Amino acid sequence: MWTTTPWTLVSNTAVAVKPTAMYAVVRTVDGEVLVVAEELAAGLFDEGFTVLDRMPGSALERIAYDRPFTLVDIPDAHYVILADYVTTDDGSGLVHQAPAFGADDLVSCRAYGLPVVNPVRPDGHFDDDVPLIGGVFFKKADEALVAMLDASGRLFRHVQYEHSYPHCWRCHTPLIYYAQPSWYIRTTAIKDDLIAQNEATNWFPSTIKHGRFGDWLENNVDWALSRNRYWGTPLPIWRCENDHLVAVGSMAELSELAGRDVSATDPHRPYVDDITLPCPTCSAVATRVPEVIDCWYDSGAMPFAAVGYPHESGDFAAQYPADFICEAIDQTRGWFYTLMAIGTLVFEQSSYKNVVCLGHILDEDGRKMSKHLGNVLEPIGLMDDHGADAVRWFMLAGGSPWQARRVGHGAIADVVRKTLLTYWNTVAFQSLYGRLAEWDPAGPAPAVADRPVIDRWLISEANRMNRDVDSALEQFDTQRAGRLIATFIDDLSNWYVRRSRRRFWDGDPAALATLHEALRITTLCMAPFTPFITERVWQDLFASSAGTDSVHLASWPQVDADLVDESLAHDMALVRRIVELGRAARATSGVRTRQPLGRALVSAPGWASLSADLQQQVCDELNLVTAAALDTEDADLVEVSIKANFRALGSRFGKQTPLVATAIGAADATALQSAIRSAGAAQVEAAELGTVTITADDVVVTETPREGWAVASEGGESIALDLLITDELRRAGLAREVVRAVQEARKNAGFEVADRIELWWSSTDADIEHMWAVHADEIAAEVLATSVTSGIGGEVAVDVVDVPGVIAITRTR
RNA sequence: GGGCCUAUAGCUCAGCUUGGUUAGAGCGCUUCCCUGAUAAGGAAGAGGUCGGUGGUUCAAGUCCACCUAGGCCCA
Repeated sequence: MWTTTPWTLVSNTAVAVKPTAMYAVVRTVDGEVLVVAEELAAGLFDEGFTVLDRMPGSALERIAYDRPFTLVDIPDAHYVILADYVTTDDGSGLVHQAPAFGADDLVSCRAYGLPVVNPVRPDGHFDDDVPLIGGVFFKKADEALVAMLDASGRLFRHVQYEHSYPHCWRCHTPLIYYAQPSWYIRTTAIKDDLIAQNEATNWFPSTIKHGRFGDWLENNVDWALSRNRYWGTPLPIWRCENDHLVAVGSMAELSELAGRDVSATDPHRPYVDDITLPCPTCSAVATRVPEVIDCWYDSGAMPFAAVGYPHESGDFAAQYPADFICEAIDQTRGWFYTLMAIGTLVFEQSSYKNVVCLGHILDEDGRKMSKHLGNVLEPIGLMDDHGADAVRWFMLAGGSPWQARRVGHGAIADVVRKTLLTYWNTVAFQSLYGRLAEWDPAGPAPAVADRPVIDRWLISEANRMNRDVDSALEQFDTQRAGRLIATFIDDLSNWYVRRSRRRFWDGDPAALATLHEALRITTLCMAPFTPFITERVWQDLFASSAGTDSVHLASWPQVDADLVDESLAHDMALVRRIVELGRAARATSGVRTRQPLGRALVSAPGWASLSADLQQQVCDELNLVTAAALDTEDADLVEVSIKANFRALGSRFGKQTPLVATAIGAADATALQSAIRSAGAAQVEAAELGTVTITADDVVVTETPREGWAVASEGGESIALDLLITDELRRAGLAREVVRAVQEARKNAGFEVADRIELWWSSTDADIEHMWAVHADEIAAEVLATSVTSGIGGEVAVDVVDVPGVIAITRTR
């Protein structure tokens, strides 16, 4: 037999073999006769051997043998036993059994009624009366024992073998598996109840329920409750010399049993151990057993122990069981289990309904954080650098809560800039223009239905976001909720505010009311994620009108389903896709957005039915005079391309899909398109499949103008910009140049956004004079000029590269 | 040794439940545009064997099996 722990050979009690494996009696080249598992013989006796006999392991049962050492007395032992866990992958197929030092050994030896003899003291040293190694630390005894084995001729081979061995995580002392009597809770008796409780529990992620945690319950073993320590909750069991036991339930009961008032005694060691009582059964003196209770029991008792139940009940009944518990995945066999086990034992109900099981955070290289490696990121330091809300938002929304995640400064700084700061700046914007307009959030506002389309869109989006965040949080999915909020903030800032700025400059109550409401919903939805920022925003913007001092005292926002307009959402999405294409076309054409263009042609399903307001959004954003539908123009100007829509075709044609797709690609696109448009369907010749009927759903059509346009298209939608710049358009472009330059000068001069100015201009260029004649009023309105004067004047010079002449402004006092 | 999870761009992560032909976002990088809230915003570009192998399927990042690597718990 072989072992990696020679010190346990002193306690050798039996040898285990695998009953179903074949064993061989062999003679080695040295003439020695040995028994080993047959399939391992070749590896052990590489110099050759002769098989004298062979038999299954089961035939070896109860055969006696001489043990390696006779240093301690082990009666009625030392024969071969059968154990299924023995393998013939490694070693000799003969497994040394020392039941005091291994759980498997203990189980198999107990099955044969073998004694459990332990010559090692609790301090890890051999008993003093053991010959040769008496008083030696267990791990230090190996050397002497191996030498003694060698001397006695019983050592077959001694080799270096690398294997893992448990050590104390703090002082690195080798640890010992050590059998000792313990107190147990018979949790196996409530195994079915535990499984039933688990069935009634929601796990996030769901795989844990029947995976890691379910497996653990299925393989439940009794809870080893006692610990041989000093600190801890003393096990409240008293025992007399006749082994009668009494379990004590309270200090009052203990006083009664002891015959004196001990209620003032500290119920911990050493004081509680001074209390003795006459045994209720035999009247002999009973003393407390020395063990304390596993501290994990205390953790599982938290739900009732924390409120002093049953001595004081408080509102315990109302708060049990808890709605949810949130801990990291390593607590599966820890707190999750103790809470469920004790709850089920005591109240026949687990102490929680939902579990959010977090993954661990890792360092930036994906390693787990540990003091040992020095890669620990201090949470307080992260909060000092980025803010507590940033750290919190990142944890909740920056990835799956239940997945291990890398954490670093960069990732957290990112969410601040991207989402939190954008939110904050939008709030600042609303605050600024609300103040300038002396707008009162409690005052009357136009009904939502009477507001411009973009306002109705924003209110609809806010309610959609609210609705979807609500449903994500119902599923404990903070990541999805966070993404929905972040997307909405982006839409809010970079579409609604961007497109609506002018209305805020004018103090439009509809715009102010709309943004106020959108921010109110956002702030409420974000409050659980970023409690500090939202609280500040709430107090600044909402507390006075909402009648609630704190966002955390406000009710969760209720979705107004009547304000959700899915078709408007769909239409606005189309508008934004067309705008994106238009920007791309602008960029490739080299004509800057400041230069107005006369017209664009748009080809996209649904464009023609968009409201004029929405089409105007595209014109405004892209600085166009008009945007018309392409298919109203001369068909000869249009290039048509058609691609197969595999998703639609696949469900119809299955295996033949590629044939149809090829046929569509080969067909005359213009003819196919006009046939589908006029008749709703068209025919293509698909090889051996013959004639196949195709409808609009089966294809993706892209139409683009042929010549003289800047074009961008994607996914069947396209926009073409007419690049012809008339003198009129050119002068409009120059006016925009002037506006931009004046704004920049205002900003550089430190003027406030609401400051009024006086403007002077002078130029000898006829074209520029013409431009001023046509656009002066428009420029004045844009730059808040109370007067536009032709001539030299003004304090702050404005430099405009493309506009010859002199421009200057002065702040109005 | 067992159970469960994870692997997608240089980095951090979506997408996988319900398979569809140009695989997305942000950060970083290059070029350009815009700017009257914004440490902002927009466009174009470079950057991907979707860990590997095999299978199912007309079609696989997505479904299945196995393997490799990492993580957690247990032995």
